[in-house]
Amino acid sequence: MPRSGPRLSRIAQSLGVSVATVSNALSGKGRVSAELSARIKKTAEEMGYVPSQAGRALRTGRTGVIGLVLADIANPLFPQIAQAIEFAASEAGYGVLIADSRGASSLQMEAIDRLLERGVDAMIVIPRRGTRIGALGCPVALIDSPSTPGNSVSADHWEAGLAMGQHLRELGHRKVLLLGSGSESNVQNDRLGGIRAALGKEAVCETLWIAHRKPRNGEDFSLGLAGYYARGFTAFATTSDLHALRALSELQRAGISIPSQASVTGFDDLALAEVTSPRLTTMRMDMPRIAELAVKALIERLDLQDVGERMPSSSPVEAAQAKVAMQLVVRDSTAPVTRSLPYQAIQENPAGELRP
Amino acid sequence: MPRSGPRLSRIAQSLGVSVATVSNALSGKGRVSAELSARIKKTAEEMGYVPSQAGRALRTGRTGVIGLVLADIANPLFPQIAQAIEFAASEAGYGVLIADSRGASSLQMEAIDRLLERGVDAMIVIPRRGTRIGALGCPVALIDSPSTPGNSVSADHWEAGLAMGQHLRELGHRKVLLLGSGSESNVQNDRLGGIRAALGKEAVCETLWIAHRKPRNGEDFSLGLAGYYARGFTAFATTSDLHALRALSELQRAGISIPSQASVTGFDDLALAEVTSPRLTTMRMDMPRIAELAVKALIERLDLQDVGERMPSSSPVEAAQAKVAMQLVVRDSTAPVTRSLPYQAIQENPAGELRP
DNA sequence: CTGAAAGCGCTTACAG
DNA sequence: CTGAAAGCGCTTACAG
Repeated sequence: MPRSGPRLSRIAQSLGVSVATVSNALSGKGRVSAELSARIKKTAEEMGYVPSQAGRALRTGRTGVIGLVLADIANPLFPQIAQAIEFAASEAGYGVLIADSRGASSLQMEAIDRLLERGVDAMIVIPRRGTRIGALGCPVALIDSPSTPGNSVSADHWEAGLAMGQHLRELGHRKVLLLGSGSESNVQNDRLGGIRAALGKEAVCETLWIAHRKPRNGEDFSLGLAGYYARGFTAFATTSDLHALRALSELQRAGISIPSQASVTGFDDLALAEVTSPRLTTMRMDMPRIAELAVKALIERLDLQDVGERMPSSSPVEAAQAKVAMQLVVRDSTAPVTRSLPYQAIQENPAGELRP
Repeated sequence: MPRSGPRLSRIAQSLGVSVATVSNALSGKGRVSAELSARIKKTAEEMGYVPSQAGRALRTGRTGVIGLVLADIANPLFPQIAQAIEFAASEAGYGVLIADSRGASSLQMEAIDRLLERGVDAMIVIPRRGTRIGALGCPVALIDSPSTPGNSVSADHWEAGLAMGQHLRELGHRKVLLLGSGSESNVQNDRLGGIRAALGKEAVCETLWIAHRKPRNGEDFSLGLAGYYARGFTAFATTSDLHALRALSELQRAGISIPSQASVTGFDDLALAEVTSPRLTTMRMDMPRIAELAVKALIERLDLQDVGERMPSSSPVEAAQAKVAMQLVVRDSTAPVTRSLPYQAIQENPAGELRP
């Protein structure tokens, strides 16, 4: 038998009272005289009483655990997310069980099932791109882009893109290359769409999708950014600090000085953004706030279930939607445009990138 | 009442057998005729039966959950670790509950307690630097440096340092600057110690500890690496890819070409290592293997407890110790020394950096 | 091969 | 204000 401290019965016995009374005293729901209650609490404390979650769960039907499912834990943003959620959940008295769906959508469903089998009360899912999460039989909060149907909480990526675009615009950039890893991602589309919108019609934007495939050693993995620079692009705006690093590094190596000759921007404020020379101008999500909102929404839903009769269904769509602002972090990788460019009246109208 | 599928009793009832029989059939422990067993399994499947972990936990005293406590989830290596552990654990039928101790040692103990209260069967802790984990009342596997007392599983950081040092040595580097974030970390000391040992007596090594404090905007956060280069250092070996990035970036910006003029190496093979130009030569841990060993050790211990009488105590020290080799990933940031340096017979003997 | 019964630790009506 | 009792869903000896 593993470590199991004293149970309710032991402490009841040692005080000559009933377990019901001990339970009532400890849960502080009144019904027990102040004097006895104090005595019980003291003894429980002394005996190092720790309630059995199993017993409680069996009785109440609640495990006090929230599941966190991630499309891919290896996501560099994951630490921030997990930390924020773990914090918010434990503040609220909940534990966090993780499940990683390592890419594939089928695995995502498996991950969800695993969590469900463990009896999580609710879950937070950060879905794989383009995946749709239906009703799951427990409250679900989706953290994704506001453009994702069923999204519950998220940073406002479009708004953030707008701010980033405006920053670039104010610096005089009129020809910017947009870099992202794929157009299936709502998050990325929103970010880029916002940037493009803020830059306005007088600006020329091109989008370069960077494949995720890792190049072999020796193989050329250049993005040809120097060529874009030569064509007059003065800013390279990306959907992630990782891409920004790639751009920054490639440009620098090609002898283009950042930020005096070209500006580079990222997203997410990863640790690396503070460590490059120059440090990256980026956009930070308020993850703690997002996590707090997601957890709060879930718990409210749970409490509702307690009181009311059966909810019609716990599809994520019904969850309260909330958007959290992102914060522009201006560091050293952006600067005013120095070279004077001929104004190029190029009409650009990228397909399907309008805000939903 | 939240989502609760059919219980054992429902399926027993619908088949006109006892719950005991259903339980026996489903757990596959024999005792039930093949024919009935098959019928039961089929019905359970059809009815979408999912066993209640709470009931099982209450009865067996096991939750089937392993706790994962991290010194700081925001650690860039965390994704790899968490992913590997989640995978190993779920393969073994266990769930993973996370707890973050956000730095402070006191919070580390709190995080552990939180997990204990949730009734985890065992835990894996990646301790904060210089922290010591005592007996906890449940099996514990420590993942740290082998130099840490009580360590259970880890990469062999010294060995890895040796390999990295040898790589540099073979390239002709005899004057290398070592960069790490602090000497309290056994992991870092091991890595650097190994590098130094491989470089041997003829090499000159200096160590530069990089404070973790973040510089304000505008503030100079240069490490003065160009100065070291000027003094004849040809290689910059760091304890982490993040530091390597910082070195690479600073050197490049100072106009020093990598790898033709100086080599830079990292550790951990973070995502960023593949994205810089040149890409970083680094050292990869076999996290899946480490996770697998840690989980396996824990489960063996748990099974032992099942059979044998009370274990004397579950201090981590008793856990099987295992070292996992790291793998050198040679990419483009290292190259043979080109400038010819006068041989400098400088005696170096840094204090307290010997292998324990 | 199958089933009746006990019990894991808790909480919650319900009496007293 | 306090306690006896039921029951959450499971598994495991123990009978039959």
